[in-house]
Amino acid sequence: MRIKELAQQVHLSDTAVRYYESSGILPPPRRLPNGYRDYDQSDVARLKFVAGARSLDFSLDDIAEILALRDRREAPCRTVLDMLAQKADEIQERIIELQQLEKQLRDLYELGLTFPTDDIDGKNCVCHLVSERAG
Amino acid sequence: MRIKELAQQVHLSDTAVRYYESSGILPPPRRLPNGYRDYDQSDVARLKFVAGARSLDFSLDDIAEILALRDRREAPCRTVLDMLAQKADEIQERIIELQQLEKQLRDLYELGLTFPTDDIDGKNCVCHLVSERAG
DNA sequence: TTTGACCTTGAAGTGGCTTCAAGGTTTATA
DNA sequence: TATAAACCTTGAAGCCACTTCAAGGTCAAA
Repeated sequence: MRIKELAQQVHLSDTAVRYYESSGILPPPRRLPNGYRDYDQSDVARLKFVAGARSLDFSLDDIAEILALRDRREAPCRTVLDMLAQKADEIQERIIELQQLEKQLRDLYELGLTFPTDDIDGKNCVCHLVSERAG
Repeated sequence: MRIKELAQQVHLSDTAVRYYESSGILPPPRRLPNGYRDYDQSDVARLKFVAGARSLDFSLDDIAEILALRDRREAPCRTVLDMLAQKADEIQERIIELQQLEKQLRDLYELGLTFPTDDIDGKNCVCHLVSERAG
């Protein structure tokens, strides 16, 4: 199959597939006589793993590491399992950060509501509250 | 004052300050006879606002828009207030996305624990679960 | 005098792509 | 048969907010 059909099977763009090839995640495929890329089912399987891992927010470096294990005929399952747990922890921390940020924004908004809105950077302007955050 | 002192007052790197100048957020400052940048209190105030807004996750484009209002002697307070609310909403949505992602990762981890870890990409490997996400 | 801390500029790197430019190929339609 | 539409190719540049690197110049203290 050609690149667009491959890409559609995993809901990616064809440019993304070419990008994965250029960055070494996918091996260079066979070519048709006219020079077009020609993929088979093993390419679909590999790309499905890449797409699944990307949708779980794994970096291409992480994914390359896992695929390298597989290419060396070593089972990457334990590694993948560990990465899932670690990524979940990272995301949990990120959520906490964002929750704090959201609260700061809402608090600032509430406080800003009590201030005039026609003050060009006086002490009673929400802009001043923003500036104050920088110490 | 020179660039490092300015940067330290708002807890930024001096390279970030130069970057803000090159991207038009900060005006080119006076220079000392030796060519070093020379800043004053109005530069501190402007950069404090930039740093405060960045710490609230506003883009440099957003900040440039606000500063442009101020430079035209229009009060940006109402605009800033609206942006605070909109940014809080965006972050709220992002939190929800990340919470869903974290749950998917934890669920996948739990399911993967019940599978063997020495299977090179068979149907009972956590890698296969990852692949399946891509349809 | 030499070390070290500071300053300058321009270019390249980061991640994961997308978009653009400038073509070549194939298929469907008029 | 002409031509348009849909596909394919490559390489380079753009996105964001910086950081890092390279290759220097300046200045104060020891």
